[in-house]
Amino acid sequence: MEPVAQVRSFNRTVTERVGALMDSYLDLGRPLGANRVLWEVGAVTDVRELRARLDLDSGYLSRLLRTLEAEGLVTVRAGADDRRRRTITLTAAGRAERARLDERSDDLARSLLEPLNERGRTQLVEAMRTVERLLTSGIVELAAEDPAGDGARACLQRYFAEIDERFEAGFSEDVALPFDSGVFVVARLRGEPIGCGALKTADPPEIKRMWVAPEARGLGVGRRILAELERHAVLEGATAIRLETNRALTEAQALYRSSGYVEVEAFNAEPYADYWFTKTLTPGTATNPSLP
Amino acid sequence: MEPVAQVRSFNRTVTERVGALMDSYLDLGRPLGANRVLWEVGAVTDVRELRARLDLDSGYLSRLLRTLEAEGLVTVRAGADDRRRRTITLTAAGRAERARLDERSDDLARSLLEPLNERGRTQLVEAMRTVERLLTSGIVELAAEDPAGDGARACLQRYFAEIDERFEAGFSEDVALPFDSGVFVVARLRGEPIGCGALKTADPPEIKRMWVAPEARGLGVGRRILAELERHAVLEGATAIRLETNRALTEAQALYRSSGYVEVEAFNAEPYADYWFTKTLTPGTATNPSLP
DNA sequence: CATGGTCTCTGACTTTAGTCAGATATCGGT
DNA sequence: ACCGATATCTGACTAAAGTCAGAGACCATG
Repeated sequence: MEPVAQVRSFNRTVTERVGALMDSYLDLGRPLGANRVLWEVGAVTDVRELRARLDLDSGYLSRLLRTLEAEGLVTVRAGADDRRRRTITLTAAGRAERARLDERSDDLARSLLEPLNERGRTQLVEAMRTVERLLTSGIVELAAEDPAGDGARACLQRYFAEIDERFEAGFSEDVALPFDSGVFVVARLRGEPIGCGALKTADPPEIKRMWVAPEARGLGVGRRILAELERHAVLEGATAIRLETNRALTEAQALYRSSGYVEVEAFNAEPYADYWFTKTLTPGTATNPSLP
Repeated sequence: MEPVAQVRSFNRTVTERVGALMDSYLDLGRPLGANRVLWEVGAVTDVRELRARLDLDSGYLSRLLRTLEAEGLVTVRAGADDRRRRTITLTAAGRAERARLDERSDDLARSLLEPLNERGRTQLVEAMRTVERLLTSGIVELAAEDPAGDGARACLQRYFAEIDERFEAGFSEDVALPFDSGVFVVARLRGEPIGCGALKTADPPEIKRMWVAPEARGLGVGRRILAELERHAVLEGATAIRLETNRALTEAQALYRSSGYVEVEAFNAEPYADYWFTKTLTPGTATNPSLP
């Protein structure tokens, strides 16, 4: 079957099959909107955040909360520090209801696996993983952002925390060579920053601060960030690009090697570096940084 | 990730991602119900059938049709032979609107493929095919039915037509050895018969009339029918099972060989047979006939 | 040609989902 | 204490989706 036709057929089959089951399993005599709210409460406790997450009208959400409150599933109180913001908590009954929802969701999943034999199940789960990964990676957006902005700061904080954990000797920003000026790229998934990378202005320019959030690994985000930074380097007229990395970051090394980087002698005194890489850039190759 | 959790995650991601896109792409200022009807009209022209297919209340569907009629997209007339049943036909404007819907559906599919590179696209389409196949095969239902019933007759008619086409010498039911008594299994997908197989009472019992509709091939239906017939044979106390097949049916031969059948000398005078197979049944192996 | 059953339609209704315009309470800063 | 901004709520509204009970036309059959 031709690709577009296959995708259409998939959309149709899956939304019908899964959609119909969702309706039957997740119907607990409550409107769907209320279920969605019940679902998110617990992870989110703030009305404002909930509204943003579910993209609901404030009046509508307010009414849904009133319904849940009337059923004794949640309590809504004014927030501790800002009394305009309201905090939602699940009551015991609410937690029980959420557990029921959870159970039904598991039942739904099992009902899809149940008619298959072992081999079919493995195949299905594997294929679902692939579809999910590729559909998700399709909505990751890269953009050059202010290195001091919210997105960049959020990424760097998590990045430094992670390498402090993973490097044998820990990590301190004060000791490392800085990223002072250049391009800072942030990858976002549904608005949330989930990865970053920097191109430090130098001759040749250097890749720095490459990081992808653990929950977003395997989506090809790292490769896209790298390609995007290389694209910037080419646009700036660079003919080569360099980077250094720590021995603990094996997955990063694999990425660099498979992206055409070759190991060279140390070209700087970065105390946290164990390996140094370089890659020759060909001016024509400022390609569209799309994924696998 | 654990299988059930992976399936849940898939359900969530896909219904959100595809569902949201469907809403935005397929919104042509018409309620969704009307779109669904517009979509099916063409394939189905009968109000009654449409109602069954979309599972709608007759009053509700009637009103939807009135809306589409008012927009000049369809005309509803009394049926030719039974004037209670009404026939729907698309007007020129209706066909144009359907084409637009079709175009949007293609756009949606393309928007999923577009952010990916060649390798990602191939992977996604392949994984979608697998998911679709396995989800669909999960709802194929096998049941022993009356060999003279609707389902059996529908299958046999298509089966005989197909082999008449494929056999070098054509096929005539009068010439072939009959299936006179035994078990007749029909496979159905959403109620539609899509395959069959028979276990002819004999010593040892014989497999006959194995067929899967072209549109349902690749779902493992043939293998399930075969397993189901073997299960019946074992239940009846048989220790072996036999079958014959024509040289034109290469996919059937592959199925039999991979299911443990071995070729033997001709054991009957079936004029359409080129190969004869047998399989030894072990009494304990009346297994659950689940898939890949 | 009467009769029971089938098919579609209409009218009256409900629930769900959502929008929009204020009203009200609270915050941070001056 | 006052001002503008922010967060939530209430009331009034609309559209979509769906349900249910007949009404009316039509069919097959005795």
